[in-house]
Amino acid sequence: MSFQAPKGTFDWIPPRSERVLAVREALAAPVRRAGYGYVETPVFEDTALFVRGVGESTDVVSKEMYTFTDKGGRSITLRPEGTASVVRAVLQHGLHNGQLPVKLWYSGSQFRYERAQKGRYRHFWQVGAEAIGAEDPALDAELILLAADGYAALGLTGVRLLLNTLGCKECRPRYRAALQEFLRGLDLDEPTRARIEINPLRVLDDKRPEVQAQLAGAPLVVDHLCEACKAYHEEVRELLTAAGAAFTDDPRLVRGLDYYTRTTFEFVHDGLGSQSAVGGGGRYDGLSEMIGGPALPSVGWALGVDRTLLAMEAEGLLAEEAIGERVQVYGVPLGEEARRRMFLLVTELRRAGLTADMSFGGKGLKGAMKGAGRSGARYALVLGERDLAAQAVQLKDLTTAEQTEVPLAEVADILKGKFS
RNA sequence: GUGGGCGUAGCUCAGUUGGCAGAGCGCCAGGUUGUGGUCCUGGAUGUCGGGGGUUCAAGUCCCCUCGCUCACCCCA
Repeated sequence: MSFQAPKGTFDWIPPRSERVLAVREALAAPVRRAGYGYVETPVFEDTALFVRGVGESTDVVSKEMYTFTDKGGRSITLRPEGTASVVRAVLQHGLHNGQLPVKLWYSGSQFRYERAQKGRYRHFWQVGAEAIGAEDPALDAELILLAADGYAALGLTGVRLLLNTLGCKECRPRYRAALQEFLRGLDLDEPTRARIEINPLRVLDDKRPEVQAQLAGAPLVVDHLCEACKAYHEEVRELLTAAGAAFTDDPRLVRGLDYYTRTTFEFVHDGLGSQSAVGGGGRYDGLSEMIGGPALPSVGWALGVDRTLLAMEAEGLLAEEAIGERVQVYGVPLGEEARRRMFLLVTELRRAGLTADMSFGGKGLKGAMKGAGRSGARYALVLGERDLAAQAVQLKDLTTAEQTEVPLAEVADILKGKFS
């Protein structure tokens, strides 16, 4: 083979690819029911949008972006996440000038230049939802519940919800300073020491045991929250509890993107190898201003489509994917004349609303019948010279092997009757 | 960017102290010239990831290289 998919990317092929469609639909259904409108933005944007929106200090921006210069000399970046684009679209089209919040959802590809491993690829898919322009704990709770409903609809039972708050521009700086002071006293490697100065919160997220051991006594955000943030977070927690959503408070939960404030959450699953997050999000009250817009306190999430599929696989929810009905009816023509007639018949069936396929490539009867079996079709239509002469076709039930002759003119109606 | 593991048929993988390139599944054909799934018989398909070296002889040993994969890092 001379070509293969670029490093860190992969193809969805049947029958698994069908599950991808189903997962996207299931994850999007709850937000659609909640009145979120669909938005589609370009797969690439002005590089500066991500640098300013996502944050220069993040790994995503500093080393994981697919950036290139286009023929017009513009710096372009394949989107590493969806939120910045959606907020940009809202600002560009003035959607925030109407009633707030603006509720939008999206589904599409994201790109990050990372070293691939299980559950982490350079090209991946997310379904996302954003509620833009309102500061209301009920909105945070709504989104969290909608995501949880999506996972539940897929039959997932092992998804856990982790919840935290990062404070706001009032209380975060004080916490940040306290954390930095603590971290500077630890024995850490050079990249981590640098991170203390740039984005100290993310040091809490380090998974290395030797680092975690030293973090035992680290100051936590919850102990430094201002009154407003404390009340806000408490309200989110109460709403979730009232709605029956189970969650775990995780004071160490930190997001990798700079724009997060207050509520942050992550949906985690144990079946993804060393990755754990199947979805995550939070409040981003300052993002709009960072990219030149007015103050638009907002909240949103992104759920990983391929990671969700891995989680389903880990729970054995993909087991029965081997067998599947591709079509309902399969045509088996014998000879050139019958092939032409069958082509018309199959077309007629499809226009009548049935799903139908036929044998191509001039196979013999045996090969064509094999094709019928593999298609998962309930019925095979066998058409040969004798049938053409009689203006009839053999209708075979592939589950019982029963075969009856029916007039060509009536096949469509008869089959429609059988499937209604 | 840093480590570990693995590269042999479409897929999953055997391949002994270096000695003719293999199996199962799948695919194709026949058994059955108008009937699939089961069964029987037969068939096709390989730069043994690539390059170099050692050797009478390399899938096997040595060096280099590329790819995949898992993990660190980071994140959905």
